Amino acid sequence: MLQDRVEEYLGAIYRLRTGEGEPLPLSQLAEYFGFSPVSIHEMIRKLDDGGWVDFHPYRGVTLTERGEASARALLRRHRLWERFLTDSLNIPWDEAHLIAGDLEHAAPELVTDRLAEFMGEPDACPHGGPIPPALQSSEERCLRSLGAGAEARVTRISPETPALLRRIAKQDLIPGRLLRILAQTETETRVHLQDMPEPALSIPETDAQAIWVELM
Amino acid sequence: MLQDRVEEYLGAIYRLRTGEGEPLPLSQLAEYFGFSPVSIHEMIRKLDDGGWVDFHPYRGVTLTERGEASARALLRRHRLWERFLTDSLNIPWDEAHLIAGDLEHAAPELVTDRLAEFMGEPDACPHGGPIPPALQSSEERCLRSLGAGAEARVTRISPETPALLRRIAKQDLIPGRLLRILAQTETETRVHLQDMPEPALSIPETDAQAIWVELM
DNA sequence: AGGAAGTATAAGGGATGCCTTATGATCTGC
DNA sequence: GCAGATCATAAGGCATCCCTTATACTTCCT
Ligand SMILES: [Mn+2]
Ligand SMILES: [Mn+2]
Ligand SMILES: [Mn+2]
Ligand SMILES: [Mn+2]
Repeated sequence: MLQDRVEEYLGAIYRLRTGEGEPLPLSQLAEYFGFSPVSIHEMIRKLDDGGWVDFHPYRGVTLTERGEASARALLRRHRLWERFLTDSLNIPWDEAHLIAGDLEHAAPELVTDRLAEFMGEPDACPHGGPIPPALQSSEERCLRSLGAGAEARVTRISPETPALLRRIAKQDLIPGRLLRILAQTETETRVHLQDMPEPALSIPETDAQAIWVELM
Repeated sequence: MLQDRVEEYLGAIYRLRTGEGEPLPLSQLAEYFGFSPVSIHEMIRKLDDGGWVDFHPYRGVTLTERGEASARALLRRHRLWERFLTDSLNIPWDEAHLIAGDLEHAAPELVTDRLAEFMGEPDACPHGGPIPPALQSSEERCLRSLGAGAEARVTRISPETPALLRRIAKQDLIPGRLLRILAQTETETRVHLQDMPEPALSIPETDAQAIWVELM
């Protein structure tokens, strides 16, 4: 879920659109990517099905709230990489833009957030584009704090203790996973992973304390 | 050419093999990746066709010189990223390993070489693995220095002047491109790009001076 | 030497993301 | 209001890289 190509399309829509929530004509995307209109259309339909965009026939696409958030996060990663490449590694800014276009997909938020910290929280890319703020964790809730029935998506694991990370990876509770809370007991949280055959997963209380999610 | 998956396989062969040029049994790769033996076999056949490995039926695979060089370069990028992630960004080493496993494919040699410089040319990754040296440019030749008929692959553009980079990108003379020298005149180098319909490309002498290649 | 285990290979399938060609639907300008 | 341009959509293809099933071949051990 949320492959590179999906991100790339969301990012392109974000950059190419004009103000005012006006739908972006697919022809613009075709020109930007150099793909055939049919391919663009096909992909946009997938994005619509996935809830990333709204497709308005004969008018264009708009980003949903979810798509908008992804695009903004992508742009943040892109611009932070650009800053780092130009400032710390002395890479020319046009090349930095191209390289950042790949790095933005390769590393998780954690890396670019640390990069931002490392560089003193810059607020613009080398080309002057503003760097969107890190996703405010106001909407982030601890897995442990949710009641039975709640549906949420894992956003991050914190603190990042290696042993904990390994335990969590083993249960495949990686960021992005959709889950539903089955029950909270004194010692554990029982969870169901979406699209998984297993009926439930038991997470010890101390681990659940370190899993952060976003309500759906 | 040289997609992520190809690199990943070459890297795995490099790491998993024991000493002495002993072929690595495909079963080891199947276990490492968790893929079916048939899938591994199919991929290995492609790598063999591409000249990256030699496949010895019922014995295993060995890396060709070309495959070995790619794997070594990949490992260098991997370990430099690991160093950077752990040392500069304080990311736990097990997570750094995973992230480096993606970053190693996303950024060109240029970035990791600069990273190495930035970190004072470390000689081991956080886990103690030695960092292979940068590809010695002894085999690198300037495009301008080649005679007509020579076949070569673009390795890098240096110096990295933005305007030059843009001009070169426009002619698609990016690193990795295979070309054949048609002629060298006082003012330009005429070149044919492999798999390109156009009969020839003319590169001004000053630009050709900045294009570095590896003879085929 | 024979048989079990391991390995190779053929055949067909699925997802993704690109392509072209072809047919309708809608919009827009005159 | 109609025509030509633009856009939507269906259908079929291709490359990549993964899958399973099934058959054939080799190796190795008893
Ligand atoms: Mn990108
Ligand atoms: Mn920028
Ligand atoms: Mn990798
Ligand atoms: Mn390491």
